[in-house]
Amino acid sequence: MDLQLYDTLAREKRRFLPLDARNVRVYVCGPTVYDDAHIGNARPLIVFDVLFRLLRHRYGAENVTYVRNITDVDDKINARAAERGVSIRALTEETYRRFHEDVGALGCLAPTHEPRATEHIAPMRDLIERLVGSDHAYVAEGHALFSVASMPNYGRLARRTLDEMIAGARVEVAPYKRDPMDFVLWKPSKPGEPAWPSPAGIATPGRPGWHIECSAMSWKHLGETFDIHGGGVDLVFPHHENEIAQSCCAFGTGVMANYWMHNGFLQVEGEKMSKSLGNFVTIRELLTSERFGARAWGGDALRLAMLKTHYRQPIDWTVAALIEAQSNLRRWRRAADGALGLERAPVPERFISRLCNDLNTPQAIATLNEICTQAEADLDAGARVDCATPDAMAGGRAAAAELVACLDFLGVAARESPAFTVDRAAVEAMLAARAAARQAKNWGESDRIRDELAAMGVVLKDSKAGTTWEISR
RNA sequence: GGCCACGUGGCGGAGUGGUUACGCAGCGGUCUGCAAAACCGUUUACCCCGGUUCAAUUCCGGGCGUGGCCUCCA
Repeated sequence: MDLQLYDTLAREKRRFLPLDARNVRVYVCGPTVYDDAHIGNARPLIVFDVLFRLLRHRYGAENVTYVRNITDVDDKINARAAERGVSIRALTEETYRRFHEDVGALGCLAPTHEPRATEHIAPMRDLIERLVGSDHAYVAEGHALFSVASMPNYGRLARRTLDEMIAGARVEVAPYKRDPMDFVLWKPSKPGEPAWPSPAGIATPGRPGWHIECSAMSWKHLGETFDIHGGGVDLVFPHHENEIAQSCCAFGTGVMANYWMHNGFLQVEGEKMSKSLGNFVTIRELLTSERFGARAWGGDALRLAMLKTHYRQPIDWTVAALIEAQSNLRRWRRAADGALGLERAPVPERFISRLCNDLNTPQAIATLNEICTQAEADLDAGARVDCATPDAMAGGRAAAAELVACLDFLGVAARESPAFTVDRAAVEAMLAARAAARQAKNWGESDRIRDELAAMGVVLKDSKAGTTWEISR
């Protein structure tokens, strides 16, 4: 079974072949740590986490290197720190800590490396020296600028020629630029701004431009050329286009990454997410506040809601979608209980093959549903007193074990982590009281107890085998 | 203005040149003191207009609509 991935550069699905199957290398653009990550930021985190899991499954966990950087030097960081009256370091450390909590709650595995921009200033300078030395860049008024005219292929990723870009350009052209599209590799720092000794003979201290950090960090951790580079579709231009320009020209290679993957954009309730519309929502707010849909959501529900849409499609982030994801989880977990006590089952190949088709998570989830239906039907048949069949029960349990394997693979826990606890003994006591009332056909008392439990968030399920309960929330 | 995506049943969302996606909701049934849950069954679709084709939701052209990028925003 081939792994097919859509490559933005080729504009088509291509069979994935790693440069080195013992070291498959992936780079994904991580957060700029000036504020909490919003739900739009969560999409690439989750999507590429699934890719990471799939690659580990195919090539072995120890043979995949996943790098997701932390950008901790940026003008937005400087501005925010000044605004809050805290040091830049304090701001980036605190934001990073919170980011880690958020991404963990979303069920994402830790990347192999999480390099920081400020710890890679030396390789950035090195790259800039090489670019200036080979006339792909020049120095002007304390800046180092990349010369787009020096690269014939510039614009290939975005499928845009320089002429087209300039035609529709709204860029403000700094007077020291040779070409309007030239972009900054290094810029001078004003007093109070983070500053490092400058490269390329520039006398004044300075700081890196936006794009150079990713070229430097991918180089240091993955090499001059690697397998997959990912990020949001809005990064195609200019960020990734410029990364390609910097890396390819600095190293004299024609390829920075063999496959370029981009996730689609996210809207909230049909509208662009923006602070002015008041629909801007962070991962943390979804997890802990009642801002969205008047309740807090589990990380699993957020993750599932994201994966129910193919990663390249636009996604509309709605309360209705979260409620539906929550129902799906409940159903799956109920069926997954049928696998209790069984050994781990391998992940079904038909499930994996869906993911191998360019990470088609909606199809994989459809397969998961089919497995769930089978488990439910067999377990139900096996449990019926009148037509109990050991074969059906065993089949149902095996299907439930497959279901658990699929859920594990997607990073969705097969059992709910107790968000809040109830007094189990009290619940059991009330259950016994209700059973006695029912025995005596005292329906009023029986229903009263059921309502009281419901108010506690405990839902009863009567069946021939007796009454079970679960936490609804 | 330039470039690029997307438009599927009540809703979400895959996919395909002729054959069931899947889920949620709804409806009918089994079960139940009632209800819930569970299980079984089941209705509704491919934005508009042309073209190619024996056949198009699927390919091509145009239109309309929504969104993205061109503004250091995933």
